[in-house]
Amino acid sequence: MTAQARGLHARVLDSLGPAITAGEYPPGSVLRTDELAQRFEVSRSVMREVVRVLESMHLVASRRRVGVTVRPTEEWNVYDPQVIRWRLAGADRPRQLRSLTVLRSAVEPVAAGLAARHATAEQCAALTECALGMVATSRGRQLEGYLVHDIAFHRIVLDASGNEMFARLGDVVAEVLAGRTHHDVMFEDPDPAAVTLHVRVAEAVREGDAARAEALTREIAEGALRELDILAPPPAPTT
Amino acid sequence: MTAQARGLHARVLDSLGPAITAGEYPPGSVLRTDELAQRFEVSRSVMREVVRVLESMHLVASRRRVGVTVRPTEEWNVYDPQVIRWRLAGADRPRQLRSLTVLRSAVEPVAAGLAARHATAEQCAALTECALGMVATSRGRQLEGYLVHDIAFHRIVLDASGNEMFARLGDVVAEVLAGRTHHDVMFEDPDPAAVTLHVRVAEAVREGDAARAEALTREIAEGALRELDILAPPPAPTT
DNA sequence: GAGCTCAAAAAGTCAGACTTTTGAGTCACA
DNA sequence: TGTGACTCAAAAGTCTGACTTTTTGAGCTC
Repeated sequence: MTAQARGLHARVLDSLGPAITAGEYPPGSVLRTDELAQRFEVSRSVMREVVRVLESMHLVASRRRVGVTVRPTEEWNVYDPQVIRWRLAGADRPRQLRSLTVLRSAVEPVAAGLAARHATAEQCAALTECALGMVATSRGRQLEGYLVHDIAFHRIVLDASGNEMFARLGDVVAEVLAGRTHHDVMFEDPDPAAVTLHVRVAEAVREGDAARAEALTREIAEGALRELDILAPPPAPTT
Repeated sequence: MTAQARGLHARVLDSLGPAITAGEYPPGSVLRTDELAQRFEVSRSVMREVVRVLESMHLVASRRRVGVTVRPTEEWNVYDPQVIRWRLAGADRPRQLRSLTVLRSAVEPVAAGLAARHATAEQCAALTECALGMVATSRGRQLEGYLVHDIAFHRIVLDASGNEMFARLGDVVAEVLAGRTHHDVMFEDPDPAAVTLHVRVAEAVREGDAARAEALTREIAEGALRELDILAPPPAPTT
């Protein structure tokens, strides 16, 4: 489904990027532009542009006489949507999902609180509609329909918060939710408690009750974390 | 101070990037690669690489026969450290600082809670040291020294949380804190209450008291937001 | 063994030719 | 008058080859 003929640049990038984030070229590895150009059968111009983009993502560093070095993971621009997608498609997907879910658990409650203060009438209406849509699709294995409403719901909350940084996390949340539905265990209908919580968040936002919207969203987030703990156990305790 | 001779690519990027984020070329504007190459007196190869990087930041979109179009603000990769820096250097710096501070207020408390659970002995020690450093420099106009410890403190908390996404916000927090000290009103010594809170957070983390670490950090964040409300009033209320 | 020189390696830059896509104008036909 | 097909040119995309610059490491001297 991912477009096949978007130009050489994009194709090479979509091949090399995931390879790097997947650890196929571990940090410290040295690549050479010319060699890569040969391997991918493109001209040096194209390969140079690819390397420049990877460099801007802090995945690699390019130095004269040395080559293109893969940077340590801690330096990657892990907020780059492209990097997020590459990593979610790769092997350490579970760890990635956990990081992102924890991030959600921090951000979304605060965003919901702000949304309660700032949401427009249209946003409140859309939110309620999403919540109802979730209720309607919460039984009978209508997972795809549920997912659509779930994503829309969280996106609206983030948008309505009025904070640009929150709003831009909409795509990330969408990826996480979609990932949960599609890849991880999801043979049963969504947790009824979660559905109810969404309805109540929509209510709280509509009524402008920031504290309640925040608290309820925190419950949703905690539920998501618990769910994750069951599916993919957290990293081994240090003790 | 920002390196002067890093190659043409970086120089052009650092000239064109800020121009775009500053709104000098408003969204919808159309640029042409060749024209830009002429204007900046570089070859098309260099300009193409620059455009590719801007494209990867979602600042522009490049289409055949049309040219390079500046994208609407909502689509920019506002988490890209480079974009953050460009915008903080520009005119809408105040709005930017507010967005980032709100983000901090959501993320840091949760990070502190996790840090209380996961911090190593070394991290606890370093945290305490930073807190003491803050106390020591909190009086007598030692703003620069205070800033160093403040940045280090928050960075350690984010790192110690064990969450990669949180850890990568260290640079953002550093920018925000530095910005506050350097550009905004800061003729007086730091708020003693804030200093005390930092010391207590270090304590809570050391003792593994997640709830307290989170609550105290929330107080710090609220203080920062209040401070911002005084310096730069929030956007006009919709009512 | 410390310091110096130098050559090679790899990225960086440039210039020019060619290809591909696509928006817009044009013209014939209904 | 409107509509559809056709043409053309503009701009990005791609390739190639030559040249420049920086950097490192090997070899040499003292």
